[in-house]
Amino acid sequence: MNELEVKDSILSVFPKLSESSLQSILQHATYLECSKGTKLITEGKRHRYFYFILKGSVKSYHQKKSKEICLWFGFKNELISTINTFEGEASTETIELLEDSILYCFETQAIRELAQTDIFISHWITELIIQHAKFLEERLNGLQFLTSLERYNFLIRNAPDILQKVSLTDIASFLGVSRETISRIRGQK
Amino acid sequence: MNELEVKDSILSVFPKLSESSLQSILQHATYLECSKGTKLITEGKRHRYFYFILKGSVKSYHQKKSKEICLWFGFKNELISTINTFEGEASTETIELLEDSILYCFETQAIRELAQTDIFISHWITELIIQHAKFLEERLNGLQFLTSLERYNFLIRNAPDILQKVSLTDIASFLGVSRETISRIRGQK
DNA sequence: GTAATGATTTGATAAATGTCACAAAATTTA
DNA sequence: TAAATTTTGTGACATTTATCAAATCATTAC
Repeated sequence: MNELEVKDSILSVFPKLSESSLQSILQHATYLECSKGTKLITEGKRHRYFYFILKGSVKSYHQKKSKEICLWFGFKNELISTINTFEGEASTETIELLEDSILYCFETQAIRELAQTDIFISHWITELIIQHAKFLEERLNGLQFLTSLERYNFLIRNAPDILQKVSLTDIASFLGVSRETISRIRGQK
Repeated sequence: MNELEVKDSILSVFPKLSESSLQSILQHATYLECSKGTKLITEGKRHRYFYFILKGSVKSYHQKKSKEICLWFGFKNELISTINTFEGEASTETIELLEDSILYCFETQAIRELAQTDIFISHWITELIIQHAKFLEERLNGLQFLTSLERYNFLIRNAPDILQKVSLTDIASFLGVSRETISRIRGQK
């Protein structure tokens, strides 16, 4: 993957970023290839980096007793972090690669320092967090208002790729129901 | 309520705001007294303002068939808006006063323009949205992992005031269970 | 290819919760 | 204060979903 393709990918996330701001961001980024199962962020720990997925996918989950409960999934051309990590605190979630992936790795502190003086980067960050908040609101909506069936349908309509990459067990915990229930929902179609 | 008290309240939300940034924000704000039932923001409409509660409380909800489903509650010393409203889009929720309240009313567009050039205000906004996102994550956590009983206990432990100001019906829809279930949970203590 | 492992499906049962109907209590209005 | 209205509580029953156990299917390792 060459530098131009990388830039294109990143600009797809926030097209308003100026060339010079993009340059200063990219100066703090590293190209990275990691294999399936790698944990980019581990629950309970602080981490210095956030990531951009050039190719591949991740799941975010947290441990509840002996079960993993999935919070979200991330795919190509998405920025990956947790709010806690971004704020320099210990993460409440673990982020793990679902397949061998190509990443861009950013040093959080360096980017935050850029945002102290570069107002465009500050706006970029605001925008990213707004996107994240909208995602959370939509998800909350689903959990609060929709039945299991409706949530499942919503998911496969809006993100059909998920079925290819994510196990049923993970999808079930993501939707907040048991594996068996999802299996039955699926069987009735 | 005098100007000094107002400033104190607002600074309690983001103490890092400089005196001059605070001044420029306050220049776009209006003191406002509204009575119970007033809708600050209405589902499906665009709105020019966001609010700060100097005294009083609000609920945010959205209509599902003929039912109101509560999304959150707001109290003294909290900033009140919806992400959509803040972004200039039509709101997906309605915000209504639970009691006669005293508000500060800010013109969203003016504040956003300040944020274009005043990096401290830009950071202030980022911080506010991060707080909102953390709230959403915590709530999502509750809906996805906790039983009704655990959610109810969590709520009254973390926000006991809610019981005084909010009806059981609203609390039930907020927790994602029926009125009757909440009533029974409460009865068993 | 076969065994071993892991993932998904299916069945039976129990627990939790929703729904409907109505009673009791609290609050508001006249 | 009394009546009307709204809010909350309770019982009976239906529905949904979780849980546990076992069977099937798929994948990996040898």
